[in-house]
Amino acid sequence: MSDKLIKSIKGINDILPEDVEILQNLEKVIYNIANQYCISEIRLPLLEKTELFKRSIGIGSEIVEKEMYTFEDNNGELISLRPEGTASCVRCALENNLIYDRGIKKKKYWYHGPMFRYENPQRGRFRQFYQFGFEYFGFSNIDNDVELISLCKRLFISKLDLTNIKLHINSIGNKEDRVKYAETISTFLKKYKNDLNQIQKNTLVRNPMRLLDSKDKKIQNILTDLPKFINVMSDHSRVRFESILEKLDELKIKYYVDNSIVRGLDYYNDTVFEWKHSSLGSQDAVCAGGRYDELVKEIGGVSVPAMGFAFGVERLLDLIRDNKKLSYTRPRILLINISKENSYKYFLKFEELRDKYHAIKFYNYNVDENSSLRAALQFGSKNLNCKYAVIIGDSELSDNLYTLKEFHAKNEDKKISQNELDKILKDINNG
RNA sequence: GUGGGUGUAGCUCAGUGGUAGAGCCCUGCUUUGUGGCAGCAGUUGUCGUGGGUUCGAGUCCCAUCAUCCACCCCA
Repeated sequence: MSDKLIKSIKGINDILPEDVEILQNLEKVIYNIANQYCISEIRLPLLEKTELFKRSIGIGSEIVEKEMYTFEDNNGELISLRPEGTASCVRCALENNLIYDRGIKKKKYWYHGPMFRYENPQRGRFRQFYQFGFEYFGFSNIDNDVELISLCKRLFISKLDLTNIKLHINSIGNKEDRVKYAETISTFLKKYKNDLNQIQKNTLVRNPMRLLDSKDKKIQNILTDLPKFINVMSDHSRVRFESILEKLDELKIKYYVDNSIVRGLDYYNDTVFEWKHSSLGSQDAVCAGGRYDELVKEIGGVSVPAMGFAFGVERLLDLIRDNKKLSYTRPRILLINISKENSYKYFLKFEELRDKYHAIKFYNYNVDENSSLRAALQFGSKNLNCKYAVIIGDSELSDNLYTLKEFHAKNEDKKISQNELDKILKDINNG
């Protein structure tokens, strides 16, 4: 490979046809589910004012501090490629009066598209990555927390057959609860100060809650004796959480109460959850979300309760690649033209087949001076793995017949009529 | 930002200081209107890049880049 070839940017990858087909099938599944729940798609810009993310994600967060692609527009304004979708969605909903107009409106939206974060790539983590997100506005009742989780279950388990995916759920209370619990953590860890490394000490000062999701076994061991958040938080948040768990039990949705789910973005409160899958390596969260009742006020000044989740497409793709229901479907019929005369006639016949059989993938192959029938058949058999080849040459055109070859079968080729061909194609088209 | 692994043919990789290799793939032929199986023939390389040690470096050393995995962070 020439060193003059310009390669793609680190962590920003191409998506090739076989994966694209799986993604298209995944998208169909999601469109259907969104329709079933009457959730409207919303299409959001990739660029926003940097200020939007500073205000929503939180100035102290790693994402805003180090990971945004930020630059000056030609007028000197700071703008950023979006690192996530929720902030844009809230901004759009407010700006277009979708969720508040002299009162709170109840709305459900979903969106999808690329997000950008300047991180070091590793498995399941890229600088440009794709998310599908769902956001509910105006709903404060726990039934809506449950509905979102139930929607996830339908998608991941019922539709995508991810039987090993696990729901981890937790509550992080309200803002005051978190301040109180942060103090509890700081006090508790005083006697273990020498067991923390420098990064952990910094985290302890900046955002003690984040130590709860540390992967460090030592910290995890120390924290087993830490008082549980549920015992510190306000009655309102505690009862709320317990009620959600009861509902999940009633709905037979399996969950793991997981105190390490604390979320990295500042805007969450009460319900937080992640769907994890053990086969994904270190980045095992396929989907994450929660309630963010304060965010809309933070961005637009009006208070609208809200919650949502997003899932990472690349991580989900890793899990569904082997799912036959979604996988790449190869062309079924290779159409070979070997006629030397009347070339438009073969073309019309092939187009007629497409008119009649919408569900079949037909691949046209013209045998000309640069190729041979041998090459055509080899291509159909090896590259495309077709079921049949339909061959039209001058003799077929004059007799008004088709030559049908069945790949991967021992029977000889047959010259067949239009009716006989229709019979075969109808079966394929319907099945 | 930090740490570790890996960079040799289109792909997967072997090659522990002495001529650059294998399997798969690809192309052609055996069959100019018949693929798969088989046989034959063929194409493909700045050994990631730059420097150093050596009579001699794909191999040892240094640097650098890329990539993968992990930390951090997060979908």
